[in-house]
Amino acid sequence: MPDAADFIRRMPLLANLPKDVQARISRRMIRRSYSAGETIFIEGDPGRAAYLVAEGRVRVHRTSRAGREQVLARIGLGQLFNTVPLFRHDARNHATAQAATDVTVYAILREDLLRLVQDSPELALVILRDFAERLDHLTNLVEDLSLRTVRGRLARFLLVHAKEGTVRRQWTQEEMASELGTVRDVIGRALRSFASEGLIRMDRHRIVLVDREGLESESDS
Amino acid sequence: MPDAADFIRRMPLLANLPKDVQARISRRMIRRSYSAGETIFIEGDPGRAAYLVAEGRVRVHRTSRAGREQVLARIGLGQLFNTVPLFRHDARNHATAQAATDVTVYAILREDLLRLVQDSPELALVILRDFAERLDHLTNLVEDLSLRTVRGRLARFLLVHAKEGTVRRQWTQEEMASELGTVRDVIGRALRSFASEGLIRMDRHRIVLVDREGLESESDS
DNA sequence: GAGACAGTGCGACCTAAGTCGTATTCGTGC
DNA sequence: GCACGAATACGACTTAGGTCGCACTGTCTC
Repeated sequence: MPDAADFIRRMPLLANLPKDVQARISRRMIRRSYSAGETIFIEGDPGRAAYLVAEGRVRVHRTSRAGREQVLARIGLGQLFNTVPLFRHDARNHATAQAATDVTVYAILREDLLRLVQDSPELALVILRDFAERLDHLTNLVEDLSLRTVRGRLARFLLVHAKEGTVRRQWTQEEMASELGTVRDVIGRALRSFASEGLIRMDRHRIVLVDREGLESESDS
Repeated sequence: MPDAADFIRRMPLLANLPKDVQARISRRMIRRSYSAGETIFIEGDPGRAAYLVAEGRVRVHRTSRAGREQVLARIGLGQLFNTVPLFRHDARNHATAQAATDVTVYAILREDLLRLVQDSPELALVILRDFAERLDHLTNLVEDLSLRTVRGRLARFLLVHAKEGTVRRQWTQEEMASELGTVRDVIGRALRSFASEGLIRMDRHRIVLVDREGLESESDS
């Protein structure tokens, strides 16, 4: 079993913290594992802890009464999540977290982390930077949902997630839909129409960007 | 002309900071005024400063190419804005700020505020709390835009902004629309249909909530 | 009281996007 | 190879909501 202190030292986010802060954090961390699909916590429950991902990936999302999901964040190795409720009076989880793959996390209790933040401006700064990134991401998402069509959002999504002309990871249409605030069918239609217009090419479930410029002009609505 | 140090002492957000931090902040603040409608900064410009509102209100928004606006935050007395770019590598304003009324703000330069945050965990905590609130608001907005109809959003909006059965401030339909991610016409239609269904009543441009329960059940989609 | 202007009301129309049903393809395990 | 489930394709249909045109109303100014 890997050592918590050792883990912290290898995480870019926390590696630069003073040694004593690292030590205090690692003494407080509680290791937990979840298998793919399992729910880690539910929106509305008391927010007792924040988490640090040691292995695997986590999806943070909200669900409508009709069962439709909107993904708010995907959390990967070395990243924090559920830090928001720590700093609010109403300390409830404001979304649901689910293991996207088999996952190992370190939990840190609210009080412990708050005390650490008060004592360590360096740690505060780490969380501030994390919050700033998250705010940026959510702001972009709001702009997408409010001011862009599904075609526009999808075009942007493809451009952002493409590396060397192909979309890196294999996203299912369902996953893209829950990311972009729509449903599977609509994503499918849009992809097919992009393909028929020569903007992209399907290469056995990989998406190849053919006409980057076309996609860019498509991406504003 | 009111004194900056005196102003800080009266702001709930900053009143509890240690005296020396307050003094250092007030020494760094630059007072500026804008008249209603004026633009304070534009999305994409270098984010050189954060602001504290001393008087009036500010709208932070994004605009689509077609000219449609989505409001991200309304900032009032004693609140901070444009703090996000301070903590990002790409230090650009990630939205546009506009004076909603005649406004007086105190600007604090990026470097100054960053230095202060490093030295004062109390100030860091103030900003962390502010970020947490903002994240919560944006998360709710995303849920609204992605998972609720305009009727649902409007019902929720009315419930949230109602005090003693009437909506406090007089919002124009245009303002509500830019808040809820739609256009004036649609808000008008929805309000009229709420009224004809007996959920609300129009009392010369004030909105009176007649059937709270009805609105609540309307508010999930 | 005449304009002028901002805020609304309201009908006609159009389109993006959500819904449904069913067929097809793909990948994995046996 | 076959079977099975997951992921997709695709046509038919419905609807929320965005667009346009224009009329009405209240308020403020000169």
